[in-house]
Amino acid sequence: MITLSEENYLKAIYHLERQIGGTVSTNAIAEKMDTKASSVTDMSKKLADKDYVIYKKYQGVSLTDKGHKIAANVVRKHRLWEVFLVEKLNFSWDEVHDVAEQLEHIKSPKLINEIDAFLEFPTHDPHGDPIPDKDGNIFVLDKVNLSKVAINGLCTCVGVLDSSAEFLKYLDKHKIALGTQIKVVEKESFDES
Amino acid sequence: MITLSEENYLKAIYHLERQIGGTVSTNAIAEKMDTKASSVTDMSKKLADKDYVIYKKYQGVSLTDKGHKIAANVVRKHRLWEVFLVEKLNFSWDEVHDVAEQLEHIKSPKLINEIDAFLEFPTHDPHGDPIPDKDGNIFVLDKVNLSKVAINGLCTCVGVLDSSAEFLKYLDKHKIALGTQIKVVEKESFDES
DNA sequence: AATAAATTTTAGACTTGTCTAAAAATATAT
DNA sequence: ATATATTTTTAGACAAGTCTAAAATTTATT
Repeated sequence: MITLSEENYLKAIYHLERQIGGTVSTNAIAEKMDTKASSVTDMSKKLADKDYVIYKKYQGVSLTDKGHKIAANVVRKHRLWEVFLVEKLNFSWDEVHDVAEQLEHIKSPKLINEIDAFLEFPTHDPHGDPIPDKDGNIFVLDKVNLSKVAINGLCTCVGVLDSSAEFLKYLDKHKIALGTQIKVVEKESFDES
Repeated sequence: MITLSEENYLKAIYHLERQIGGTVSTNAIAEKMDTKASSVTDMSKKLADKDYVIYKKYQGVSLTDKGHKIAANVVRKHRLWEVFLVEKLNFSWDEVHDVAEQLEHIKSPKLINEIDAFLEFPTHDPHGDPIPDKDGNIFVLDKVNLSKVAINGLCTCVGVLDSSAEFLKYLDKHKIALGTQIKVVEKESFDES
């Protein structure tokens, strides 16, 4: 049986692997999880013992198929719960994260399958992130960062890179939601915003 | 912040207090929680330190107002989730317990309030047990054990004393659900069943 | 290529929650 | 009322997960 802590490490490694695109360093995990490198080393050994990751001393970790599947399933649950909270329970997109962090660890295949059906099999969460299917596969949309869109360019918001409550509230204030049409009229040259 | 384990102890003490109607012994808790008496003693001290129970050496524990409120809130969440699973997600009444055991520990006042509203403020769970309100108060129905009903007596099933999956499936097999009209035609003299 | 800087691991300690075995207190029975 | 049985507590140990501080390894710099 997998522990809560193990699931959280696998999830962090999963996200870092997609972000970095290779093996993940001890420090990167420590920073993401707000913990110490020594704790990460201990856990890396444990995850390797259970065959969830490949761990080479001083070289970091990468997920095995087994570990990838578990991590993707946690992410799947997280994102399905987020949809549920927004669609059915009047949560706003900046309120869902902390609760979904808890709900993603509930163990019940029937529960998450029923939630999936209840929501009519959504493909993306309220921040535009894709929901992995039961096998852990995700269908990725072609997306372009807003700062790469030309002046006077038209586009549609399909997701956010930063889903912190602060940034999401900022978007709300400027009436930007998923599906909103955006025209780039000006760019700040110092940071391309 | 309260731990998962502390919540489970408070819940067990809560149930035992209503069942026994007084202070609860160390052994009673140990048996209910399937643990050892020594573990219960350790936890009793911890709960007393946090002012959730009154603990007197060799005399058992009883909930303080603070502890009662927390326990009742866990029970409230458990029962609301059970209603949700049965009403909205096609769970049967013998499938809900293990999942609700997990969901009852999710910490989010908004979540449980929204679930309550989504379900239109139910007063009883799928086994007929009353759902405590936000202050931990419950409205108890007058109920009579079926074995106390006279031969040829008519009654309506409003709850079950045993909510194990085995017993609930047995009731299903005999087409007994909440609201079912029952007429007592015969009693087994050896156990009044 | 040697040294400095950064990263990673090890060693030992601490907390939470559990256990076993033995001691202490309470309850029961003769 | 004293001996016996039961319950409860204490003492010491263990596993999981974390931490600090020091040692080992890798990476970067000159």
